[in-house]
Amino acid sequence: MSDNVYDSLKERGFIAQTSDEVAVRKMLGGSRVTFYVGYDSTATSLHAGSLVPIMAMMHLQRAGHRPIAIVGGGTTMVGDPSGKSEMRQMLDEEAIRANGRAIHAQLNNYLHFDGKNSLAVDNADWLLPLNYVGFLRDIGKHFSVNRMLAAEAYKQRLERGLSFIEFNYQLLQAYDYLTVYRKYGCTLQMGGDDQWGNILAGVDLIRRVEGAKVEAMTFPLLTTASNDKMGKTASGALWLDPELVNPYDFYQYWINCDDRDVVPFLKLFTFLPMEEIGRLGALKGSEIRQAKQILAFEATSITHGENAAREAQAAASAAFGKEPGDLDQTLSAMPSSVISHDRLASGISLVEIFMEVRLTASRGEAKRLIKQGGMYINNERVENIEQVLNEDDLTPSGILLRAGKKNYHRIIVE
RNA sequence: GGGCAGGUACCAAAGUGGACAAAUGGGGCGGGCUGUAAACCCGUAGCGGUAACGCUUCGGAGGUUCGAAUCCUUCCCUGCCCA
Repeated sequence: MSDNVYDSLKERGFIAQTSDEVAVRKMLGGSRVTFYVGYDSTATSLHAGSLVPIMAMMHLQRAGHRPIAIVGGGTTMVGDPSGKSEMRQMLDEEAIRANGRAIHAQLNNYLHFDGKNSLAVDNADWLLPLNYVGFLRDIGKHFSVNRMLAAEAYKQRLERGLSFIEFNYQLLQAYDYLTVYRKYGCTLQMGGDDQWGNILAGVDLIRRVEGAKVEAMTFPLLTTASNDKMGKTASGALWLDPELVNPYDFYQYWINCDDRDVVPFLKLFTFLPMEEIGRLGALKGSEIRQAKQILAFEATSITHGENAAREAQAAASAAFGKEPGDLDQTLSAMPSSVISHDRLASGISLVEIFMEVRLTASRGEAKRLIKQGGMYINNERVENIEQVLNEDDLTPSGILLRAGKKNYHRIIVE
């Protein structure tokens, strides 16, 4: 067993491509390396897709290297066409800035920026003030359009259309690398594999401008065993912000993963030692559920903290386990709504309440749910479309609504 | 700027005056089987209504017509070819 983080990252499946494997490995096995990963400010929260780079940064940080997270306040103004089928909607500057702040705060939970051993910077600081003609002369001249057009990342876009603004994205990202190289001595950029071209552009730029050799590393773009993009939930992306995806649902995402994804996920999204992962990976049949529970607990714990993870686990086992324990205690993590006692006493139509708590999107959907036998109150199937929720349904732990096999919502009556 | 082809529901893609709330596939959702898995089977499909039925959809705005996703005008957007 080697104690080089590079080996560990490789073993865990973090590495798709490197600019120079021998050099990168040597570098990471030596003294402190300053490295960076860029994050787009396209939304108010990061999602599961960003978890791979975050975990990789944490591994490197634990190994004594210095992370820089670049929040893309500048690059997001332009929009990266790499691997995308069409141009993303342009965001205004204010939204980008707000997103950047939110993402910065979120990353801080994992990386604990102190401005010294762990840095967060916004590329708006150096990108927005750029002078167009000066930039073209100093930086633009180093880029070959012929080469850019040949790049895999643009292939799809050359068929479907690529605007000039997006075509510039690569130059900006390359310039980011140059900037953090100059300012902080950053010598390694990492990112998703779709970033390979952009990252290499930076490596080249630094070589041409500074005559220095810096490195690049990419992470595989994850798809699940069933070939979906990783991190998709019923209601959209698996956001890391607990306001957007509460810890219970976050936990459920991991529990519900495909059997075949358990080991890769354990390697990428937990810090469990490889021996432990090997043991969990050897489980068969229904025992795999244990591995999923551990995966879900560990992953939830890293993002939302151990307490939230424990609560989510308790709520899940109360809802799905054989012997429900003290419901009141264990259900506390489950998504819930409060209604008044008076309102309950006068009766609430099921269609209405299911819609209200967003277990269904419309009244029609709620009716269909009943007709198809997918609506449950306190785990009893609803048979009659006219059934009404009233005091008879109230249990000591409230009222448990359920849509389909596993979408729960708890009503608390006050 | 010129020529051509297009813009249909979550996505892809039919439809080109009434039978269109709109085929088909994927995805979604529900049920069954199971292990809160996969695969498979069955069902479902805008919104409101138990239903009959009503209301709002086919890039935007106008118009023709008893009647338009389908025809006309205009605007916006995209691709290809030419400049």
